[in-house]
Amino acid sequence: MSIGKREFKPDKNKASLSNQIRDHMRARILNQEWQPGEKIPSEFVLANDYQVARVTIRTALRMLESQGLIDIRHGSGAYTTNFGKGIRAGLQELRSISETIREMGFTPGVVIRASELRLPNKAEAEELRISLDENIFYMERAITADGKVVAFSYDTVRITDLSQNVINKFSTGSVFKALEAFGKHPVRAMSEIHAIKSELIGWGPSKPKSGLYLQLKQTHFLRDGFPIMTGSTYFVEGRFQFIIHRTI
Amino acid sequence: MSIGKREFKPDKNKASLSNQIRDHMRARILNQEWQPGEKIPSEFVLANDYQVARVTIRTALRMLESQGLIDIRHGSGAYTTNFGKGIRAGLQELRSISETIREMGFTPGVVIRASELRLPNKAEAEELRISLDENIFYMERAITADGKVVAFSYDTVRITDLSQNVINKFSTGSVFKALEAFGKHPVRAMSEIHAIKSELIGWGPSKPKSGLYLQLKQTHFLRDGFPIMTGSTYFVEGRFQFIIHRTI
DNA sequence: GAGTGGTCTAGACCACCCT
DNA sequence: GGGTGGTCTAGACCACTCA
Repeated sequence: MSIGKREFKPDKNKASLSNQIRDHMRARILNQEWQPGEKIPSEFVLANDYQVARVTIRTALRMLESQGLIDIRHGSGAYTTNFGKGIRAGLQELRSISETIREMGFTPGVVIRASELRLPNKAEAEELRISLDENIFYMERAITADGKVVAFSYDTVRITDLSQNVINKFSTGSVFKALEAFGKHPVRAMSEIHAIKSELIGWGPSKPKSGLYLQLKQTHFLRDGFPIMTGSTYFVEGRFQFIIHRTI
Repeated sequence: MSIGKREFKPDKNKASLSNQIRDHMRARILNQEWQPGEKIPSEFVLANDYQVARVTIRTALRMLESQGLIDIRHGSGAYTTNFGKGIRAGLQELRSISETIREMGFTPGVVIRASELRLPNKAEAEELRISLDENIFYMERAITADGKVVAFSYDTVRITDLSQNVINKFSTGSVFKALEAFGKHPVRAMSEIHAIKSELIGWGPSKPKSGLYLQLKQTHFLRDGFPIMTGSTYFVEGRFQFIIHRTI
């Protein structure tokens, strides 16, 4: 089978098949195996190429559509979309911000302003479903793309059964990577979205003058349903293109 | 079969089965047929009650989960969520704002500030895929809940093959209703989401002092893939609770 | 271990597009 | 009319929860 120039080996014990196919096809799109606006193969062909049922291909395609990477037209086919040179992200998909930045061709970075063990406040304890005397790990970070700040994050992590040396990992980069490193990969999040203007959020040399942010107030959950992290990410208005595909 | 106290008659020629079931179950939840936090019947039971395949029930349940109305727990069941008295809306689902407001127990209203036929600007013509000398219908509206403004809308509608008397309908209320009245129901929209602070957006007696809005810049499409409406809705920060359920 | 959700399959039928 | 996407079905197997 010919699946572009890329290998595709489904990996049991990992993500679902449809998610693996989605990721594989996303890479094909972002690497311009298909030119912007070009028609991609039909669902039947893809199902045969990837050796899965058509429904599985459809699931993957609909996720790519949600992210605004393809445009599916009934009776005609699916076409890759044109999007500028900005960072385009779908909100439905829970992904590492760093990963998204990298895929869009920028170099992600993280600057840690603060990180500490402390007791949770009432709201944090409630979100994380822990008692008020249990320590949590608190972080203040800035996420950058090509050195330019795109977001500020304020997060608390539930550290029940986390050792100190594992906590040190958080100082090095992507939170998702750090969590993954000890088998605590969040699989879903509930987010509330808000517009915020405040001078108190940004910091550092490239603190945005506007003080205008898109706030994602969210709690992340593990596969077993327990919350692992809660907090807010403030995206600097204009530096990230958030797409939502809405359907009836 | 007993499906709560409500009838359920699938209607061919209308929405998909899973969407009809979603709407039916949403009504059951919002009317508190199940108390907040209560477990709802299993997928197997629901599939039997509604006389559909389990996959169809699942599709409906996942949409309700996206809207934050239920919480699905693997191996355990689906539970209705607790949410305050605010207006909770999922962003993935394309729905009439008025409809959402009504369902949450408030009385929706619309105030029209301006409506006119005019030529499109370049951006509008491009979004609607029409030429620059084709008239469009432009509207400025405020959407209210219990008399309080929750959003300001600036929209242009493609009026190719729309008669004048049909255009008059727009002055009366929900745009979705007006479009539907002559068989032009949008089935999907691509939205970009932004945080905006501006004194130029709000108007009228209850113009918000903060000037802070969550902007949904969107283009609506018909089933045949053609754009029918484009514009921006500015939600007054804090009056609408936008929920996004994010998954890997 | 019984019950429940998570995923995938193979096949079917329909609606729509295009030539 | 042939190709393509949109939806639904019936059944299967697995992973997880809870008593």
